[in-house]
Amino acid sequence: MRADLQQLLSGPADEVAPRLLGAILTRKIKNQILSGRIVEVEAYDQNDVASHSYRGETERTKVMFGPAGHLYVYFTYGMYYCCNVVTGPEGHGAAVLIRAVEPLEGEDVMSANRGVAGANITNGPAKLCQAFAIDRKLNGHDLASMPLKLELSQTLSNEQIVQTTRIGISQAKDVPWRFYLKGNPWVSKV
DNA sequence: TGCCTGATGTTCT
DNA sequence: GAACATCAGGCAC
Repeated sequence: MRADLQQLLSGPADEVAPRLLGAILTRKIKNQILSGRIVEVEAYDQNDVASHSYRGETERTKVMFGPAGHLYVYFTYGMYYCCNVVTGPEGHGAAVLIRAVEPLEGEDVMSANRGVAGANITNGPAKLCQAFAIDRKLNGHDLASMPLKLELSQTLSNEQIVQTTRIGISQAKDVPWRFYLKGNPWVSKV
């Protein structure tokens, strides 16, 4: 239900984040379909020092200030991409970082994209971008349409969701805006 | 099993 | 010129 998703995404990032858990991400590459279920996310907002949007809109972060439901892809540490779902009203810089997904379809293709045998393939923000072949070209993409689509699935109960502080950041470490599915093996780190 | 480090380049100060 | 929302491999215990 696209309208429901749009309505959900227009809310604040810290409210949207837990409700994106369980949503399905579908990627189309040539004739291949890849899909996965979101199991771990983090929220970032412009009033949050750890967010890229904290210092205002720049060439890099302008997507975060755009309409909700688009993809914000950033390049980090010289070699990795990470992807976010833009949330909140237009003009407000907020997004939800997708940190881990559980592969549903095309796991063999994801593994090939990652080029690492044996390791977990989608249990980290840069890993899932590699697995889904997401790069700068998809920055600003509308997630309501292919080649990358986001769809809500079932509603989860609060007991299935764990809320903690975010990881991998150097500022605002005490803000509890990381959410993941309890007991899911694809979560990056518990 | 767990800590430490190198790879690598974009962005902002 | 430094920081960085990361990852994988190496080495020590």
